[in-house]
Amino acid sequence: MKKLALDFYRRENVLEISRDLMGKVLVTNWGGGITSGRIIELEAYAGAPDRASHAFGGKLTDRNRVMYMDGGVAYVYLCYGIHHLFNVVTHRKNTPHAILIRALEPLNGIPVMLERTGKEEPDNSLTRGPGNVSKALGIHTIHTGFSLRSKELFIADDGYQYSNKEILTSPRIGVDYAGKDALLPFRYYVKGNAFVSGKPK
DNA sequence: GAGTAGATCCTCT
DNA sequence: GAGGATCTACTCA
Repeated sequence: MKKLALDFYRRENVLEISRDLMGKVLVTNWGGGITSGRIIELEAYAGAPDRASHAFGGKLTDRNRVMYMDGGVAYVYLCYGIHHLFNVVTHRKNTPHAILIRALEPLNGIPVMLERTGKEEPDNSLTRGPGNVSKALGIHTIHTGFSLRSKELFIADDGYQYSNKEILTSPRIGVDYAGKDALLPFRYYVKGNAFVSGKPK
C-alpha cells in the first residue's frame, strides 16, 4: 500500500485524475481503528466553468475555501442538513477542481463501519452513496482541509487496477439545477459493482 | 419494483 | 428565508 504522491492530485486534468482514482483505496484511521474501502464510484467537478460545482463562476465562500487550495486535501461539507459529503481537491492553488467520492467497496474495519452506521450485518448499502461513505468512514465537516497524506486520512494504491472495460461513465447525479452542465458525463463507476449508487442497469 | 415524501440544518442571499 | 453534489421508509401495485 503506497500513499498517492501530491503530484498525483496536482495535475490539470480532473477527468484524468478521476479515472486514475478508480480502484484506489481510501483509508481513515481515527476513533475506533482503521477503516478502508476501494473507490468504485466518483464524480468530477471542474471548477469555475462548471455550473454544478460549488465554485461556479469563481465563487469563494468560507465553506468552499479549501477547493482553492493546492490539490491533495479533503473538502467535506454538509448536504440536506444530514449528509456529510467527502471530496478530493485537485489541481493547483486557485483552481477549484474537486472529485466527489460517491461509493466504496469495503475492505478493512467493517465491524467499525457497522457500529458507525447502526447496522447489524454488512450489506450493499454500507458504503453506497456519498452520505453513507462518510458515515461508514467517520468523516465529518471538521475534517475539511485535512491533507490526504496524513496519518489519519489518506488514499493509497495497493496495485489493483480496473480495466477500461470495467469502468463506465454517466451524467452526474442530483445536479439537475446545473442546466446543460448536468448532462456532462463526469461520473465514473465500476460496471456491475453492487455498491454503485443509483439504479442498477 | 417503482414512485414519493419527509428528515433536518448549514450556508448564502 | 430559501434551498441543497442525499437517503430511507413507506405506499401502491
